[in-house]
Amino acid sequence: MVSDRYDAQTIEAKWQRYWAEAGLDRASDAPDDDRPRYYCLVMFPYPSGNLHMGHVRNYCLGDAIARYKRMRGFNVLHPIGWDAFGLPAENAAIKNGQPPAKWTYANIDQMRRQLKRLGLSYDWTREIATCHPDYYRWEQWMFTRLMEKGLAYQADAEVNWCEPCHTVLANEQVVDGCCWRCDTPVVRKNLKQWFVRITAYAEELLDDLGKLSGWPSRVIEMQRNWIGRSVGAEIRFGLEGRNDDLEIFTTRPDTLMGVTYMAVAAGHPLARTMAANNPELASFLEECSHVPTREAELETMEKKGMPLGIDAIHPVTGERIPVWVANFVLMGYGSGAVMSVPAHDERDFAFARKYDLPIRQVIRPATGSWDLESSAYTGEGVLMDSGPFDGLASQDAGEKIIEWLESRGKGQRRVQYRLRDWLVSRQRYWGAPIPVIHCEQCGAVPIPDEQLPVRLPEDLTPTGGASPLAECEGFVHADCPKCGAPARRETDTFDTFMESSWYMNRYTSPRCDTAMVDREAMRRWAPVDQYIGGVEHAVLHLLYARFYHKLMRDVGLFTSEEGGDEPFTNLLTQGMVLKDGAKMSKSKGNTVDPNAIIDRFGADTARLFTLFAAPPEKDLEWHDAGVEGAHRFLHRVWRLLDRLDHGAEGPAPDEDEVRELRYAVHSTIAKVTHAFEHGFAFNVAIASLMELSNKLSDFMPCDERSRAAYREGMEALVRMLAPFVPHFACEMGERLGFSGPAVVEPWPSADASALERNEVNLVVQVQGKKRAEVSVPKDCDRETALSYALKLPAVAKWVEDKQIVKVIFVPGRLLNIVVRPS
RNA sequence: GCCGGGAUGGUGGAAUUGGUAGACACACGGGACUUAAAAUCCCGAGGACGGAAUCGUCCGUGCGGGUUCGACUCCCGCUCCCGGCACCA
Repeated sequence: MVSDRYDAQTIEAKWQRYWAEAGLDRASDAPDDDRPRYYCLVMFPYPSGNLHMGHVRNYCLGDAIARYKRMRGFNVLHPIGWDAFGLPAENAAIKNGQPPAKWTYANIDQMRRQLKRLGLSYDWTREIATCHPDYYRWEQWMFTRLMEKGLAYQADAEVNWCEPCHTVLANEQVVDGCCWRCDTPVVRKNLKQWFVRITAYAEELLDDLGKLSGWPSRVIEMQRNWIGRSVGAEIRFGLEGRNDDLEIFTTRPDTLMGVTYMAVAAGHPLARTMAANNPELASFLEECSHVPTREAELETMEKKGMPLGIDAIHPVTGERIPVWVANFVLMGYGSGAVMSVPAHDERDFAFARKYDLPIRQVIRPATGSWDLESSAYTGEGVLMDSGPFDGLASQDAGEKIIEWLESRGKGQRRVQYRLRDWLVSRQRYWGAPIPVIHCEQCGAVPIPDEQLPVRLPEDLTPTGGASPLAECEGFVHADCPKCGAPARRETDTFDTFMESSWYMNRYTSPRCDTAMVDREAMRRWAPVDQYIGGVEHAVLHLLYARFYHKLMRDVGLFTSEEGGDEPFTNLLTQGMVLKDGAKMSKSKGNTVDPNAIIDRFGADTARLFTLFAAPPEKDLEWHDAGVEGAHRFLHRVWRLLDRLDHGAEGPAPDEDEVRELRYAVHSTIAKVTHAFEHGFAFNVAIASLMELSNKLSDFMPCDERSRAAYREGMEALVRMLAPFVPHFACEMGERLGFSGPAVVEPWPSADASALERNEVNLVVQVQGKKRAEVSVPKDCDRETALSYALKLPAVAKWVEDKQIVKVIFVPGRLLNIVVRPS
C-alpha cells in the first residue's frame, strides 16, 4: 500500500459524512439493547453565534469520554442543544432591529455547523433549543405545579436590580456586588417578584452533597458555603409597652445572659414603626438604605447605630434592654434582628465601645482568665454571672437555656441557612413567559395545563425601553382561567437558569409531548454519569439543577430509584483557555478562532492540542507552536504506515527487541485505559501514545515476527487514538485493513503475558543515593540481588571498607544498602 | 478573617501515591538532506565543579525544620499565588 500525505481536510469531510450516514452516534432506546448504558453530558452552549476555544475544550473532553465508552461496548447518550433564551439576543435585536428569535435561530445554524466540523459524536436527533415552545411548555407546566405546592410564590422583597440589564437578579447572580453578566454594581429595589422556594430544600441540598463522591471537593465546598447552615436558637424578647415580640436568631444561646442591647436592621418593621414620629431616626434609616454594594466598601464601612427609643425585655431576667438600629444588621438574614453580647462577640464589642454600651462577661475560659479590656472572648467556656446557668459548660448551657425558653414559649432550637429563595422573574422579553394571569378577583392564577404553552410572541423587536411584552396588547389581554373575567397576563419571563436546570433530563426523551420527561427514559438514562463544564457554574447552574432535579422527582415525574436524587453522578470542571496568560476576550484582542485553526490544521489537530496541552481541570495556555507540534505528531504517526509493508532494511530485531516492543504496546494500553477510568488525565494518556509512536518509529520490522509485533502496535495505537482524533484514526484504520471504522473497534486490552519480563532493572542505592542500575532476573531474591549489586564497581566503591548494617529490597524495583564506617 | 487548591528546567507539564525527579511536548542549540530555504530526519540539553573524553562528584521539586534506609510525595512552622465565602448574628 502506498501512503500519500496526511490531508486533514479531505479525511475529516469523508469520515464525518460516513458517521452521519451510518448513525453511529445515536443513543439506542431499543428495549432489547442490553449493552450497559452511559450518559455523557457537556454543558450546552448559549448560541452567541461563535464557537470559542472554551467550548472546543469542553466538547473535546466530552467527546473523548463518549467515544471511549462506545469502544468499551456502552450504549452512550451524548446529546447537545442550545441554551437559547437570554439577554444577548435582545441586545443584538436592539442594535440590529431584528427579532431575537431570528437572530437566535441563525446563530444556532451557524454554531451547529461549527460543532459538526469538529467531528463531535453527538446524537443530533436529540438536539433541543430551550426557546422552542415544546421545551419551555414543560417548564411552565412545572411552575404551575410548584404554585399548587406552595413552592412558587410572589412576594414583595428587596431585590437586586441591574440597570444596564434592566432586570432583577437572583442572589447567586450577584458577584462581588455586581451583575454576573455585565459587571456593573447592582442596586437594591423593592419589587413584587416570583420566587421558587429553594430554601425548603436547603437541608437536602446540603445533605446530598455527601452523595457526590464523583464531584471535585472544591465545588462541594463552594455549595456548602453558599447554603451556609448554622445551628442555634430563635429567641423572642418582649417589647416594653407593646404586645408583639422581637425575634432574633443566635448561634450562641449560651451567651444569653450577657445581652446588653439589641440591634435591628434598618429595614426591620420595628425600626420603621419607631421612625414614624422620630425624624432623626427616619433620616438615619434613609442613610442606611444606601448601603454600598462593593465588598471593599463594606469592609471599611463604619459601624453606625442609633437607639430606637424602645426597650426589649430579657426573657430570663425581665431586665430592660435598649433596642438599637444598626447598619451592619442584615434584613435578609434570620429575622433582621440580633441580640448583642459585647463581651463575647467582636462586632458587638466594637459597637458597644463606640456607643458606650455596657459589656457584661458571662463566659470564662475553662482554664485561665480573659481580659475584656482590648477584645471580646469569643471562645466557648464556663458560664458565670448567669444565674441558674452558672458553672455549666457552653455546649451544655446552650441546651439548657433553649430548654428553659422552650418550656416558657420564648424560643426554640433553629437551623438557619444563608441560602435565599430563588428569584426567577426577569423583566425581559427573550425568555419563557411566566404562566400566570393576574385577575382582580382571583389574584395570580396559574394557566391550566390545556392552555400551555404560553407562547412568547416571536416577531417582536425590542427597542430598549420597558418590557416589550407589557406593550404587546395581544399578549397581555387574557381572560381569567378561573372566573372568565378580563385579566392581565404576567409579562415577566423566567430567569434563563430555569431552562438549564432540567435540560439534562429532557435529553432522555427530547420529543416527549405527553410529559416533561418520559419516566421510562429517565429510568433508562438518568442520572448523568459524567458531566463536564466550567467551574464558574459551581453555585449557579449546578445548584439550581440539583434543586430542580429534586423538584421533578417530588412532583412525581420519576422516583429516586428511576431518576436518582442527584442529576450528575460525576463532575469534571475544566479550566479556562488562556492566551498570553489572560482569558480570551474580544476587548483584549487575544482570541483564537477555532474555525481558523480547523482550516489550517484540521479538527483532529485542534482536538489533540486542547487535550494534550494541560490536565483537564487546569487552565490551558493557547500556544500556536504547540498546535503545530500536535500536527507534526499526526504526520509522524501517518508515516509509520510506510514501514508496515515495505518493511525496513537491515538486521531483523532479535527476540528481546520484539519482546520490548510488545511490552511498550501493552503497558501503553494499560496506562491509557487507566487515564480514561480514573481522572481523565488525557495529557498524560496522549504523552504515552507519543512515547509508543516513538518506539514504533525506532523499530525496524523486517521479518515475519517483527512485522507482526509492529502491526499489533500500530493497530493498538490507532484504536487508542480514536477517542482523541477520530477522523485520523478512522483513516489510519482503513489503511491498516480494519473491517469497520476505528471508532467502533473494540478498545484494546493489555495482554498480561506481554507485561511480564524476565529481566527487571533494579535501582541500586547506597545510603538512599542512587549509585547504579542492574538488570536482574524477575524473581530474584534479596541475597541474589545484593550479590549482583556488589559486583558493580559503582556500588562496590561506596561499600568497601564499610560494614553493611541493613539492606532494603523492593522486589523488581530497588535495592538500598545501608552502611556504617567500620 | 474563614474554607479550599497550588508552587517542579527557558515554557506547558510527568512521576504507578514513600522507591531512578524532569516522561511527553514546545522553545532553543548543533548536524544531515538542499544551490538555498521550507518541510523532514538525527544528536544535545536541570545547575555547578573536575576531565581531552567515555565519565565522575556535589547541589537541585517556593523557604526553614522534622520523620525515614530513602521525601516532589508524610508531619510541624513560614512565604507567595489562584479560587470561594464573609458585618451571616
